[in-house]
Amino acid sequence: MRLSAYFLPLLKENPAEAQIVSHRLMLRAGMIRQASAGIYSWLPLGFRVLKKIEQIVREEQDASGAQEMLMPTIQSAELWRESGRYDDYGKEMLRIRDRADREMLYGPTNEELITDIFRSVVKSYRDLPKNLYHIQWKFRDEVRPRFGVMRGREFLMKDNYSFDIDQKAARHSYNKMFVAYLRTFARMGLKAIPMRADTGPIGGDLSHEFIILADTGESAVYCDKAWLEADILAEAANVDYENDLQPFVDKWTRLYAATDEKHDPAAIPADRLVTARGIEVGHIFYFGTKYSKPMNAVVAAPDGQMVPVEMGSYGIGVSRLVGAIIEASHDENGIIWPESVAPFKVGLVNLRASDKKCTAACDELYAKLRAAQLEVLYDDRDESPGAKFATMDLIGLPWQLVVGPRGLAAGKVELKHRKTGVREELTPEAALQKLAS
RNA sequence: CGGGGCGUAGCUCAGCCUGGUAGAGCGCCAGCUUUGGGAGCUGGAUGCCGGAGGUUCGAAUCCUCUCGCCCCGACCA
Repeated sequence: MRLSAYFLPLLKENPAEAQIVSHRLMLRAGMIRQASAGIYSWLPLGFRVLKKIEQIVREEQDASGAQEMLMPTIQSAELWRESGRYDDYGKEMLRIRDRADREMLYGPTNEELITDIFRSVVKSYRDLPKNLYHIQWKFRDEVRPRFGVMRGREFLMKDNYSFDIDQKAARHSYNKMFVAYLRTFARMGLKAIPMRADTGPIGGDLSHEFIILADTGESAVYCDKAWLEADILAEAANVDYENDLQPFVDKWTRLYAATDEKHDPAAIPADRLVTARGIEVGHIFYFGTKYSKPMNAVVAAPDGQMVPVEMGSYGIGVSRLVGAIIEASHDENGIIWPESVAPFKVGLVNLRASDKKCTAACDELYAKLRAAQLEVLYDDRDESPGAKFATMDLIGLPWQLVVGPRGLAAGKVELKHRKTGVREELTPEAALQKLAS
């Protein structure tokens, strides 16, 4: 993509309404635009990142055996009356009436709808287990939206729902998601620490929040310092979902980690304790028959008895992750995208667009990068070098390929790594090879 | 939902107290000069001063109402 043609409204100054760094950077980098409080349009650059994150989530869900579907954003109030949540949800639920004066709502989550679909189709334990997910926009009419996409009213969420015949099987479904979540976040360059969460009236130990550490996180968290060195991805990547996952889950829940509400100073020696701030990016939850009972989602067990299915639900805040990743990865000059979610892999910088030789060299590199299937944003604008460097640092592409008359005279281009700041003088061919590897 | 604050050019903001008919910097457009970390000069365009009502000869400025947005708290993927 040529930057001269790209819709990328950059801001040099910080918009007054943005308080935290991810919000400021997303606005300045032209990723989003606020439509109203807590509701955002995603501009091309931001949308690319959103899609990258969504795709990683999708791949890991699929790998775990979950199946993707899509449920509507608008739901009927009827189902919510059945579960009893229509009144419980209160003003956070956006309620709408259609032309026939039917009560509708913009879904804040989908337990009722998925349970309705499930119960109307699945009648036997032979059809279990099932795990269904979708990635869909949700709406929760927060009293106080803030922090940009981190705490919006409209947000994109992956949510899935597992159905099992008994608690043992449900625990296996839960464990699968536990593993899938570790893998998902690790692939985004994040260290998401599973922290035991409130399970509500059901009790037990089957609820975890996945928290990433970031200085600007909204809540205080406490964990064993061993978490900081733990290489989760290396271990999670090799997990076979068909095996018993309990030993793996036990291992990654043994190390101390707790949110503010759950923190017990007596549970961990002071010299092992790390105090930090965290952002919740995922939540997994086993809730048994909370919905299947009132909504009569029952299946025939092997003994012929009709039993309510055991359910769990699992959420990942996809749009929130865009902000969360920036919170965890930025510097004073801008965003530093992990390669897996970067909107483009490389920014090609033409330092002097008015120079024919320089532009010819850039055009050639651009063609070769594209031929190599590398995602490239080509800054072909007639701007000063300083402005171009500042733009590249702001939007945070992992690699900057800088081409100027001075270097070209020596047959060299410069390859800068955004994260480390390391710059290398290379021949154009060597730079291409390095980027392609 | 309680408490506080802010709405003036695309962005950041001054002007409001003390009423006299709209400003700066950045950005944008044109031209010239520049060019390895947000370049310089010259010229130019841009505003229902959030909206409605009121006071006044006259309102961005004073009063009332209203809408929107932000912050703190309680609540949350």
